[in-house]
Amino acid sequence: MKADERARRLLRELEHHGYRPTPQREAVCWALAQHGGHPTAAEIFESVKRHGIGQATVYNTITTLEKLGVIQAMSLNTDEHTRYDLDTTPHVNFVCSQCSRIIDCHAPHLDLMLAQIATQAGATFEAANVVVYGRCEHCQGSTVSAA
Amino acid sequence: MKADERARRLLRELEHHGYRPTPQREAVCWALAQHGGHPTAAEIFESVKRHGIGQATVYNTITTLEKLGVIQAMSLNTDEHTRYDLDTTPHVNFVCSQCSRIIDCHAPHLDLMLAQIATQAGATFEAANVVVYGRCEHCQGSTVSAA
DNA sequence: CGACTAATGAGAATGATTCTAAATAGATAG
DNA sequence: CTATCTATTTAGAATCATTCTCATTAGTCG
Ligand SMILES: [Mn+2]
Ligand SMILES: [Mn+2]
Ligand SMILES: [Zn+2]
Ligand SMILES: [Zn+2]
Repeated sequence: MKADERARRLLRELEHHGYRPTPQREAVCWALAQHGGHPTAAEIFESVKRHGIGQATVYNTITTLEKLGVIQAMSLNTDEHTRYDLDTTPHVNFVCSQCSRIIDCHAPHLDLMLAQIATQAGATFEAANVVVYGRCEHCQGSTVSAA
Repeated sequence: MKADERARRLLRELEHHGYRPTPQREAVCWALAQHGGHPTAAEIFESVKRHGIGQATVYNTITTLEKLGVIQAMSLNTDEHTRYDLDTTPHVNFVCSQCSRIIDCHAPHLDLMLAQIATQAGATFEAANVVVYGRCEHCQGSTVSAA
C-alpha cells in the first residue's frame, strides 16, 4: 500500500468520527504514513514542525488516531519513546538487540493462535503487540555496540 | 514455584555475576518474587522503603536483574509504568482493556512459532514479549470504566 | 455579521526514571 | 588490626517524554 493511500485512510477515519480534517491533522497523518516504519511522536513532530505545527497538536492527533484503533502504540526496551505502528494486524515486530532495527514479520497463523489463547482463557481478542528480540541478519557474530 | 525459591534464584544470579548479596538487594529480590504478578519499580520501592532502602537502589537492582536476563521489562498501554515479568519464557500476557487485569497464558508451541519466525527472517531468537489486549472473563458485556 | 464550538499551540507542569556526589560498608594487603 | 581501595547505597537534583493550561484562532451555523 502506498504512503499516500495510507495517509488518506488515517484522515478519512478521523473525519468519519467527527474530527475536522485540518491542515495540521493532514500533515501529521501524512508524516505518519510517510515514515513507513514505527515512528515516535518526536519524529513526527520533527518532520512537521517546519509548517509551524505545535507539539501539542502532534500528540493530540496521534493519541486520537490510537484511540480510534487505526494506529497502535508500542514501546521497545531499546529506547524510552513510545512508537506507533500503522499496521494494526497481529504480526511480529522483530527488534535487533544490536542495531535496534525493527523488522515486521507476518506469519500465517499467528493471529489465530493468539485469538485462540485468549479464547481459552475465557477472554475476547481485541489487539496484539508482539515483540521478539534477537540478532538481525546483519548483526550475526558481531558484539559491537549499536548505532 | 514458591516465591521464596524464586527470590533465592534472583539473588543467586546476582552473586554468580559478581554482585554482592547485600540486604538491600535481598529485599528487592524478595519483594519481586513476593509480588507474584508483573510489578512496577514503584510498587517494589513501596514495599521495601520501610526498611530504609532508597529508590535509586531499587531501580539499580531491577535494572541489573534485567540486564542479566532474569527478569524482563514490559510496558503496557494501560499505564505509563514499566512492569517486570519474572517469567522470561515466551508466553502471552493477556491484558484486559477494561479492568487492566494481567493474565499469563502459556501456550504449547508459541515459543517455537516465534523462534521460527525469527529464523525465517535470518535472525536469531533471544527473547519475546507478547501482549494481547481484550476483555477478560469478568468484563464481558460491561462497558463501565476500569478500576 | 454575531455567537457558539472545535482546534491549535506556546509554555508550564507532571512524573517516571536517571544521574550526581557524598557517605558507608566490605574486602584486601601489610 | 589498620590503612587503603573499591563496591554499594542514597538523598536529592536533573532529565525528558508526555500532558496540561488557557489564551488565541478558525470553522460552523443561523
Ligand atoms: Mn510493526
Ligand atoms: Mn507474564
Ligand atoms: Zn542488527
Ligand atoms: Zn477485565
